[in-house]
Amino acid sequence: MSHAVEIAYAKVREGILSGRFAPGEHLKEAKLVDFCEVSRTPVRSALNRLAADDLIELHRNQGARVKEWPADDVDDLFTLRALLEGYAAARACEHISLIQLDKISNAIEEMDAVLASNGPVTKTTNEFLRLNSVVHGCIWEASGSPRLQSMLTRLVEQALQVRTAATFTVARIAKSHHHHQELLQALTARDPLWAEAIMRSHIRAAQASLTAK
Amino acid sequence: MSHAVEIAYAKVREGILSGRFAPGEHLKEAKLVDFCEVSRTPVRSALNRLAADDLIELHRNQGARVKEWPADDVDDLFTLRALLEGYAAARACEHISLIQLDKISNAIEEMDAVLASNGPVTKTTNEFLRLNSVVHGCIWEASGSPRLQSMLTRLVEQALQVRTAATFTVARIAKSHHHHQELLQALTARDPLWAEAIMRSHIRAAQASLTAK
DNA sequence: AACGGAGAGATTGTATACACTTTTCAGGTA
DNA sequence: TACCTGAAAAGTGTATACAATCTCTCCGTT
Repeated sequence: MSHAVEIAYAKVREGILSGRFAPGEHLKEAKLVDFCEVSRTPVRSALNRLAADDLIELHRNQGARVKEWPADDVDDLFTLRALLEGYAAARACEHISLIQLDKISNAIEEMDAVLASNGPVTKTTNEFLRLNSVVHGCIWEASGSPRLQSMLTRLVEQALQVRTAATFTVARIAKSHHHHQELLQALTARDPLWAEAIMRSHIRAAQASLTAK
Repeated sequence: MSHAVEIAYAKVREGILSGRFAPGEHLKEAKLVDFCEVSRTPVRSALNRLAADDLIELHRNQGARVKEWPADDVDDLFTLRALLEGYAAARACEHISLIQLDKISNAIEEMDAVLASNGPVTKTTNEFLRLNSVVHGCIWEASGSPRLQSMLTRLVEQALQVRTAATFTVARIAKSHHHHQELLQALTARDPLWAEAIMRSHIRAAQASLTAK
């Protein structure tokens, strides 16, 4: 992706994921040109990409709208994610290297530290999320399927958009942390059934914390 | 997608799937402008879409290349397809309507007719492929997950690119036909395990016919 | 007052000119 | 000959002008 397109893509994407652009909002090209400080050509190119990512909807001659996810669609999203992440975890058991296991182990230790530090909630949350995506990214990579990896990237990105405050209670994060630890055990034991099962639980629990509450 | 973009997308896509543009070939924009008879703007837009479909690769300042699929990547493709199509078939058991069952049933009857007619091989093959995608499309739709549907559309499109002559022997088509009939039985019985199993077999058999021989 | 159509303004779609980057190839040097 | 070097050509990236389309408002008709 070329330079100006990359700027436009990153800025608009960030705007959507952060909620600055609300679901359903009409993204007018002129407005985005001001916002991104590049011309319409790269803006339009970025919009095409965002549409491929399912973050916006394009309608002929009517421009772009930030995609809205009805509740049952979010369920669908997490169901597919559980299927595919579970599968990725199972496959990772076959292929994962010691280096990758170590990377996951380190990330989990860092999580320990972050959770123990008792810092401000937002900072803890952000750090945890960063480490969380390190762990998941490692597993996707270890699955040995670039295609699966790109599908999951896309799915998770959509999930980011529907995060709510309920997602990040302390109890919720602690539970997620325990899942990670068990995941590492399963991977180290190279037990695909175990890894798949715990990963599915991990995703379903995340889903529950969105819809319930 | 707007008019000129749609023309460019359709023409280039057709060119890739038909083999007119060989894997690895450099698709120069100027050439595509002549080929599609629209200006560079919609051509570039179409290329972005094709990249999202994984039919081409874009590299900054180096344009587009038709994607090449190494053999192990094709394996990966079919493995994921088996997983997802199997899952779609299982879910379809819950949701499929009598109308959709009828549509599948009719398609299968038409296949019967086509196979019995003993016409020219290419015509038989093409008709069979059309009906085949009717059957699969029906099941995807009945899965009740638009996201699953779009993932499968993308995967199958990639598979189209790597078809070989070996795929279309008479014996191969007959076997595939039997799978469809059994699939209809499983769906009618609303037996998700059965539907998933036969669908996975169906996909793996297709994979085998590509790699073996 | 309700409806419908004309037209101005706003917005998106397409073509093209220009800027920037990569590739190619001729000519010089060791 | 093999290997630089750099300028020309080829190709891609971006900005912008213009065309097509949609939207909204105003005004006339019923």
